[in-house]
Amino acid sequence: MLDERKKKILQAVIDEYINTAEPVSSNTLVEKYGLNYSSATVRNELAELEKSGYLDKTHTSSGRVPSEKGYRFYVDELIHDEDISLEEIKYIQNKLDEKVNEIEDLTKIATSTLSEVTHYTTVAIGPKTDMQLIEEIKFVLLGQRMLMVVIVTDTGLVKETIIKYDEDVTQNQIETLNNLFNSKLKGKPLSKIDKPMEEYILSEINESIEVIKPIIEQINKIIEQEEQLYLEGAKKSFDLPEFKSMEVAKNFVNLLDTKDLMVDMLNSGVAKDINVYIGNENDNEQLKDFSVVTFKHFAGDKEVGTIGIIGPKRMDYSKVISVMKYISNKLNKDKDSEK
Amino acid sequence: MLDERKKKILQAVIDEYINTAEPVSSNTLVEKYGLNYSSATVRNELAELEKSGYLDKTHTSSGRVPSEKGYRFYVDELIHDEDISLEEIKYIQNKLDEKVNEIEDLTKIATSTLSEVTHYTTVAIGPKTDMQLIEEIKFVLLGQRMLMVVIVTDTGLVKETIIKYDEDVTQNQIETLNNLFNSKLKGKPLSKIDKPMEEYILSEINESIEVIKPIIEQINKIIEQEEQLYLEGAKKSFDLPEFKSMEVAKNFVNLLDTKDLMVDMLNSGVAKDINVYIGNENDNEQLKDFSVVTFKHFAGDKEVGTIGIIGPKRMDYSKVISVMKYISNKLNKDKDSEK
DNA sequence: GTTAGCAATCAAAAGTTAAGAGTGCTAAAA
DNA sequence: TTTTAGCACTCTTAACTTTTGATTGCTAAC
Repeated sequence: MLDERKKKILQAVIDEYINTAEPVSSNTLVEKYGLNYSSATVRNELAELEKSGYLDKTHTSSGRVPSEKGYRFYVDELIHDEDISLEEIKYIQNKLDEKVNEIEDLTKIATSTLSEVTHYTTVAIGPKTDMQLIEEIKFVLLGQRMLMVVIVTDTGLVKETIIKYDEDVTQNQIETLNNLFNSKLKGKPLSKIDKPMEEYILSEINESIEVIKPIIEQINKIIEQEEQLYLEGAKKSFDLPEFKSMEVAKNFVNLLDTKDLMVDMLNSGVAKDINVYIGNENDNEQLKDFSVVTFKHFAGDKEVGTIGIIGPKRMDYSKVISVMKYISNKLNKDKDSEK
Repeated sequence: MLDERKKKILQAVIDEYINTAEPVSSNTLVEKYGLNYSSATVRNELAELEKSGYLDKTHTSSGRVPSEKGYRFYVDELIHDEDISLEEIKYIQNKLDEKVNEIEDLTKIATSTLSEVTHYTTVAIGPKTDMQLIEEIKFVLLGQRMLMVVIVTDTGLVKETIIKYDEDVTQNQIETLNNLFNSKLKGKPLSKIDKPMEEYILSEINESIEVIKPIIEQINKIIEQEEQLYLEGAKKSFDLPEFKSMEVAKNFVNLLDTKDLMVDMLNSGVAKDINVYIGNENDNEQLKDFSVVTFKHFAGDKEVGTIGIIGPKRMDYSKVISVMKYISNKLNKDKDSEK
């Protein structure tokens, strides 16, 4: 294990590198971080830290740069918790206390707040719809030929869609639909509206196929479309020094644009934790030059969203994790106390 | 005015520059564009075109580059219409023929199709809500404490929102709300739900303020939130040679992120036309290095959306305008025939 | 165990040169 | 009068060289 002095030096190197994005020299460490040793001594220590794999060099005579092992150690052992100011807390509180009628809006607000406070790019997805139970399906007639279907789930998620018909729809038909769908689907998971169920409903009912078919189609569309991705603060990343190469910038934009990748990334986290993936720790090859930090938020014991930060490996983990912890707690606590 | 030969040469220069993004030399013109003159003759013509302001040079001994005046002349006089292939037509038809229940989805589809076919970045906004007339307001009870408000306008726009209460809402109250809001607001423009109207409604009704207040708040939110901006194909622009400088790329990202600017840009167009703004022709200073092409689409005689392309001044105007014309016609025709 | 001192290394900036693409102009040809 | 060959001149770009300065690793002394 690393002795205290090595830890202190490692921490200083990483802190400095996170700040400046420049390789850190022994001199800088002595001057800026008040180490009571000469640069030569520090150099010896740096050489050993490099040998044990916590640091790297960009070339023989350059300063030191943290390795992924270094970042990992930093995140696990060295991080200064509670790196969040009073103003930031106030700001977050203010944002999250806004009256919100739909959970999805809460996820959205949390996502943008997180980006604003950390200055990194954030992504989020809503709850996985297929896990949720149908609490109510409601059919509403709008005008003569427009039907709105509203589905409410047990977590309070509300999804709606509209269907237009070429012929008038009667109030009677609406009643029939309400009864049929509710009696068959209430309490079932959203994913239940699958092929067998579809056929069953079609066989069960007297209404003409032309009325029912588009309804089931649209409902399926809602369920499939589940993975709505929220993205916030993408442009902030362009100001980071690692993005001065067009190469990296383009790569990043492509990443964000690859929905599947983002969704996988968000889904890979463990439920009750803040998950940190540094560079190659990410499942996906394409994320090897980035770090990702994610968490899931809950309503009671149901997941209602996953929010993540994607940024350079040289991320301000301390701030990111502190802010995330705070937001995470606040989201979960508020939800709990509402019950 | 320009004689035929000058026109031909100007067109060749611009075509070539649009293709290559490199200054065009007299030699290239002779070789690639089958002009029956020597490069020296062409050089003389180029010099005159430059003197009249249609062309520029990047330095004394460089090839020629179109000026904004050159592009303008090109767009007004030289463009080869119908620059759209059969496959593209098929592709567009296919996309636009998808069954769509909401106008906004149509705008979305048209926006992404436009971006796919032209390979430029497209932006769009939906209809201006305040112009639209309220056809119906419907209140729907979801569960015991959740109220959904649905507003349908004369153009078929459907907006809905959800309000949660701390106490149960009765079916009776729903009826009252339905009656009140419909009798007061049906046929009125959406923007009518303003302060005086709000007070009037509050005074008119026996229901407690706690029930009505949030409803009006939410409805106002819907109306204000009107300007939902759709953005498609932003990353495509990053492959253009003019974006190899991080400077320009960052600038572009910032532009796209400035919603007001985008909205103004889209709104500035003339209703029934395809509008082309080249560089400094744009109202906004920040767009001076870009060209913008927009059009509005209609349902009957009501605007239901504005779609625009934003790209380099060296834009393939010919293709862009052809594709836009096609999509525009198709959107408007389809809507008309539906009636 | 610590540190001063110094050669060695290497990136980045500045400077130099050479190559080549393109123009404008002149004078001859059509 | 119009067109064109020819050529000097201009200026960018790429390649190569030099200089500068930051930083290290190592040695020997403290």
